Amino acid sequence: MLFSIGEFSRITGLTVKSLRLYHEKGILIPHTIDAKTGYRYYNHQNAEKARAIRILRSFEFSLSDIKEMLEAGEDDADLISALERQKQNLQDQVSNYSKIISTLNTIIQSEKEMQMARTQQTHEVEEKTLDDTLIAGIRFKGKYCDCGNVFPKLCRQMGRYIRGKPLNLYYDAEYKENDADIESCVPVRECKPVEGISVRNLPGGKCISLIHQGSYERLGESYEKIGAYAKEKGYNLKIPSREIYLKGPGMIFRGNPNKYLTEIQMMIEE
Amino acid sequence: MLFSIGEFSRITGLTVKSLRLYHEKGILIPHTIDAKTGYRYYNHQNAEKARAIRILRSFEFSLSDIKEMLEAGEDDADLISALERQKQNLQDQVSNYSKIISTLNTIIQSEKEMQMARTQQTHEVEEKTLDDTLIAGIRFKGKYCDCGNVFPKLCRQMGRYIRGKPLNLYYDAEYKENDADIESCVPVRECKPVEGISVRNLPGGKCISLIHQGSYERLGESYEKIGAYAKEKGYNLKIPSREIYLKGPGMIFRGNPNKYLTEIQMMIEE
DNA sequence: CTTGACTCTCCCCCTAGGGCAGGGTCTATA
DNA sequence: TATAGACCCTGCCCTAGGGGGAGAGTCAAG
Repeated sequence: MLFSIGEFSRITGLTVKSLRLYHEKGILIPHTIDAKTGYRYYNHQNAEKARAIRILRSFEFSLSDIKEMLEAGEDDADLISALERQKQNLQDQVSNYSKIISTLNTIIQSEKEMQMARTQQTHEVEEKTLDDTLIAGIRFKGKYCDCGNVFPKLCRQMGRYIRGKPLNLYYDAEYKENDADIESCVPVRECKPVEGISVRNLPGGKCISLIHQGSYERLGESYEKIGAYAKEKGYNLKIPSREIYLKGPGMIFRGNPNKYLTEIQMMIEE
Repeated sequence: MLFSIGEFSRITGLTVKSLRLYHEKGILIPHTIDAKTGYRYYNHQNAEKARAIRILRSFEFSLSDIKEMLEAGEDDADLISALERQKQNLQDQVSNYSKIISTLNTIIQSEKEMQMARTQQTHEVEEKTLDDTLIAGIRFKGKYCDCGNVFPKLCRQMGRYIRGKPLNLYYDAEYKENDADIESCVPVRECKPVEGISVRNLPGGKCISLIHQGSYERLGESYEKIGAYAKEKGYNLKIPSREIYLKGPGMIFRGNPNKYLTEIQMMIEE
């Protein structure tokens, strides 16, 4: 009882293309090959083997693995160890993908928050009452752009404890270009002390807040607005001032600086 | 500030080969290309893009996806939806692999049991006391080999409730070729009734047991041994007799019939 | 004898690069 | 200025598991 490749394909559920490939690779050799026409003819024994191949393929074994397994003579111990190796491979894949998925979740979350922030923007000076917040911070002296090195460090160290947008505290009364006294912080959920990072409460209270849209180079304009507002109201402002980076250069794309959103908060002396 | 491809490769962590590929695909085009020598020179802007590409690749985005994303102009909504799509893809992969892993576990388990059975073989007629067992069975009249159609059906229906090796019950007092009265069964954990399948208790008791090694065609020889033993001891044997398929044609490989193991159990009338 | 369904081999395509060959280029040192 | 060693170019072949198609030959029924 012999079947042409098309019939055999329908019987086994393997495509004609695959059957030819398996023949070429020596994995499944047709019972008879017409020497004149080259037609392949398969028998029941071939069907048995084809079934095994189909099952092994469904386990994502590679063709070379399958070839080895078929040639190894179906020894039980070999079969079991091959299955266990494959299981391990798949588990590695799964754990790899799971890691990516959880990273993706974090990023999606933060991108969504950024987008949200942009739709709820006010751009007007307003007065707010802030709650106390637990933060993890690294204080240093240097240039503003140095905090680009500090934030990644904070993120690595605090990892999944992070609970909000990064912020900077500026301890200088006036603007300093090169030797500014800056503390880069992230809000955290728990107190997990790490060498070089200070985890503490950032006290709340009444403040003046302004959401600045655009490049960081023009933050000065927004500070002027806050200063003018405070003067008008007769408020005294305390240091450190706070800058909360609602939307900055994205994790993946740098984004358009004109869309960056930064909330400036200056506490009012009461 | 321009970098040759080798320097840029060290900076970005992308291989030279990859950089050339990305150039060819139009994903990352060097800032300057020396018209005379064809040398590629990259700048900081390229580095920015390279970083994005590296991150996206680490999320297993395809190059064509990455190209699209880069060309789409970094719109937030698009980015988020792309990330979510990719997350979905990865989750699908994970669930696919997880299914395979659980199937592999089942098979590994059963192959191990088979192997175990073979190492503990006795091949001597012995007397045993069996416990009651919950079984799911399908009774039919036909040839012995018809049970090859029945077992897959049982396995599909009972799925993960299966708790041991398949067995057949033979209700005929003598051997019948064509019109045998057979019940194909599997032990199950729970009583999950299904149309056409009888789930019930198979009563235990004292029996004569013999493990038959070899092809099913020579089972008769083992039945004769049991018959001789029973006659010697003066036992009356009850129907149905039981055949437990400890090791038969494997799930994947057909195996060597000379290694098949079948336990024959015949209950003793007390 | 014809016709339609099948089959053959050969070739190119896909991913994301790896590896190598043969030849040209850059830069520092003698 | 010559040259050595490092660097870079293009082009070709390879991976796994096929998909798609071209052009030619074959089978079976009417």
